[in-house]
Amino acid sequence: MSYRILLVDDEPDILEILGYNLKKEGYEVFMAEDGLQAIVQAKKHKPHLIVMDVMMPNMDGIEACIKIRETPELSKTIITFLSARSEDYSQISGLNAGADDYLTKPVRPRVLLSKVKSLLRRLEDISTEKPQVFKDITIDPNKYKVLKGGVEIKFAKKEFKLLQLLFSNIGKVFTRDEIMNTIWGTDVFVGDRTIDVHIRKLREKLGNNVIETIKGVGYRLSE
Amino acid sequence: MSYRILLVDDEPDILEILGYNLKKEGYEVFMAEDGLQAIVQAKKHKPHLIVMDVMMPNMDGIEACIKIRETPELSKTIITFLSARSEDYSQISGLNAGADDYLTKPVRPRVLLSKVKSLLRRLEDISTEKPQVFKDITIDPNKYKVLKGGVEIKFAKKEFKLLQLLFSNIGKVFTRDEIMNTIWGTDVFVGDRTIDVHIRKLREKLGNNVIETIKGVGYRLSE
DNA sequence: TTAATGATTTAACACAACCTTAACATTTTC
DNA sequence: GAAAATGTTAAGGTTGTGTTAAATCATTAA
Repeated sequence: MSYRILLVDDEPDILEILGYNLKKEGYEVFMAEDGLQAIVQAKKHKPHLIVMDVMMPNMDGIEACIKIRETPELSKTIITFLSARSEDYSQISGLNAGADDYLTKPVRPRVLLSKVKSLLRRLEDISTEKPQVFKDITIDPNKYKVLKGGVEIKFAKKEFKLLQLLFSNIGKVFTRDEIMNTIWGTDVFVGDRTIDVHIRKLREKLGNNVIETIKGVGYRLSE
Repeated sequence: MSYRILLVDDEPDILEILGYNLKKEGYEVFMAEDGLQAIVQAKKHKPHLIVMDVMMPNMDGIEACIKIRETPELSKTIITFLSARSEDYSQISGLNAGADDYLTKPVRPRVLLSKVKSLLRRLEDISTEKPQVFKDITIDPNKYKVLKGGVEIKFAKKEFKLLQLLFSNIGKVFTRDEIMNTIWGTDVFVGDRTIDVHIRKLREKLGNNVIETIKGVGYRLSE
């Protein structure tokens, strides 16, 4: 599979030049001309890497970056800013906004390529949350994917998180409190039955012999 | 409970960027700008993890690390160094000083986060209760699991607690009072036969040669 | 924007496991 | 052999979980 890269800049010339070079290297390239488009494209294509200008009409790069960072499914996306050499300010606030790196304009295609390469290598290192296997079930946190007997089963966000928690320590009993704190956080109040309902959903999809109830204690993957 | 992290670096910008990212992930972050401050902050907040630059004014990271390691109450604290890429020397001597890991500067927030996560996971593993073994019986508090001859036997909550108590000190006689206080607490009143009934359940499941009655005193695991 | 779809939470009730008790039996101690 | 301590059994009562449907909330598409 090739990596997906989203280029964001308000100058079509730059998009074209950089895009051409990235495509030539085998990357899948998407483009956007402002922050708003960037967000739409990001959600649509789930790029591994976003290279984004800071100064843009409609919505600047910083703001777009913050919005993107708020999207859970894009949390692993690497964001790199392009900024004019002198705008040191933007570098700092860009990093504050959750960017991983920045490049100074004007960008040499050759420089961009080597940067892109090293950033994507980093992604490989980080996405080291290895797929977990239990019985005939495989859960891959990176791809947000669950296979049972080789067949993909779809899970909603909360369901997936819950499943991920149970898989994070196979066999361990997770108390309702632990589950609560992990999935909902400490300052959210949801009723007691909510957890059961989610457990039920998981059982519905995975079968009844996977998640075991320990009454008065919690739940675990049953070996 | 969230983890506490102490960041130590003499560059406020770095503190700010890394601190921001760690806080965003839900960690409690403290900061210090040199080794002396680091020691003060460490003693004050008992962080789970310290991320510390090597080169600093007043007292460098190596020395601070040694001092911290000498403090008994901080013995479990994980210490990670930050060092410029080329300073191989400091990496070696840092690890000699009792550091657990190191990162090379410049540090990408994303890299730090994944590192922090994996280091703290190490902490969790240490703190988990280890399975106890007696005769052909294994009890694993974490998984809430009891094996006899390799076969799992299920226990209800109170039963499990009682068994856990007996296993907590194999061979020791536990008086009815001790059992009462441990399983039911001091402000709950249950009849005298209740304990017997629970002991009976355990014997039913584990066989009669495991739990011994010392009449007038209590119960124990019999060798 | 609104509509429509899907995800999440709530509420009400059903159900089963668990715990405790009480009554009586058995064993141990003196 | 009587008293004291513990063992046994089965019957409620209690509690925690399962289930369902409907209500709310969030997201996507139109």
